Amino acid sequence: MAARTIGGPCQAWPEESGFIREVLDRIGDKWTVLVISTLAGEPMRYSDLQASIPGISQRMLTVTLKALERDGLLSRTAYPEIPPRVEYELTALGRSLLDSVMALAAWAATHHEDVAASRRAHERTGVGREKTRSAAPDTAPAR
Amino acid sequence: MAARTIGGPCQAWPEESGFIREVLDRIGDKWTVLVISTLAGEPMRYSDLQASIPGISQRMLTVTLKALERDGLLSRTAYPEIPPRVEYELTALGRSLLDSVMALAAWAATHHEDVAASRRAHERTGVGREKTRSAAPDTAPAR
DNA sequence: CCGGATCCTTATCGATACTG
DNA sequence: CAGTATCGATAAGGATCCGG
Repeated sequence: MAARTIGGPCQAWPEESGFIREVLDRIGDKWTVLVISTLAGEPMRYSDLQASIPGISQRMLTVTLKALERDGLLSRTAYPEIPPRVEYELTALGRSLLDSVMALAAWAATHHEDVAASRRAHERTGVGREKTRSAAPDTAPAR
Repeated sequence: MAARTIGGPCQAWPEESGFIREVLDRIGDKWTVLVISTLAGEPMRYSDLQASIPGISQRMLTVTLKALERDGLLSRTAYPEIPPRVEYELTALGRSLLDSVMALAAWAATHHEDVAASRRAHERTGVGREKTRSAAPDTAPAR
């Protein structure tokens, strides 16, 4: 343990950390949150999903969908008609997750410019410098 | 609550989706959130960080720290002493992100049992069906 | 004590082809 | 229309050596 002489050794949460990793392993991939957010409004068919998510392949859509279904985040309903029709819909659990994910999205919407500014500052100063280097609020759009 | 818009034919939020991916690309990796949460309490030295995060390698710690510093989520302060001392500390931006991340952790803590239950149910009902694993006799790792 | 640079292993993703 | 199966490219992650 680190327990240095400063402040209180109230570091780490042995339990929460594990949960963070757990949920991040679920939604941390490239498509999961996109599928969930696309499905937020109303049930959708496989084809609609693929059309609504530019760039996703059948394989990735199928894999993501099955994983989400397995975890109870969405429900899959197949109608034995011709042509076959399958609809995917978020469950209550899935919607609750979406809610938390939206919090992250809100953070990004609020702070992404700060992040971009810091990144530009580091590019200019040569990254390796120590702190005490408060970069000017460069709002330049370029890049 | 999740995004309402229920009943509306219009799908998703074209903008939020992009922000979600943006933040997920930052923290979606294996170690970023662990570093952030470990650093939540007080500033820590490189060695302390490594000791507090079981399983992380020097390389991954260095890479993660530099990325976080570049994005302005933490500050790095080097003291020119002997032996050298370097301390890492979350910035206000980093703490605000941690707050959102904690929301996700809270979701996981609340619902991880539901997820586990769904997963077991699917194993029983045969959703996963047969793995068809034995179908490939020679699947040699030709690589 | 801090952490950069290199090499290697392995999970993940994308494209294509095929089936019900 | 709704998937499934296989292959190859890529890069994240891990181990280790080396320098400051």
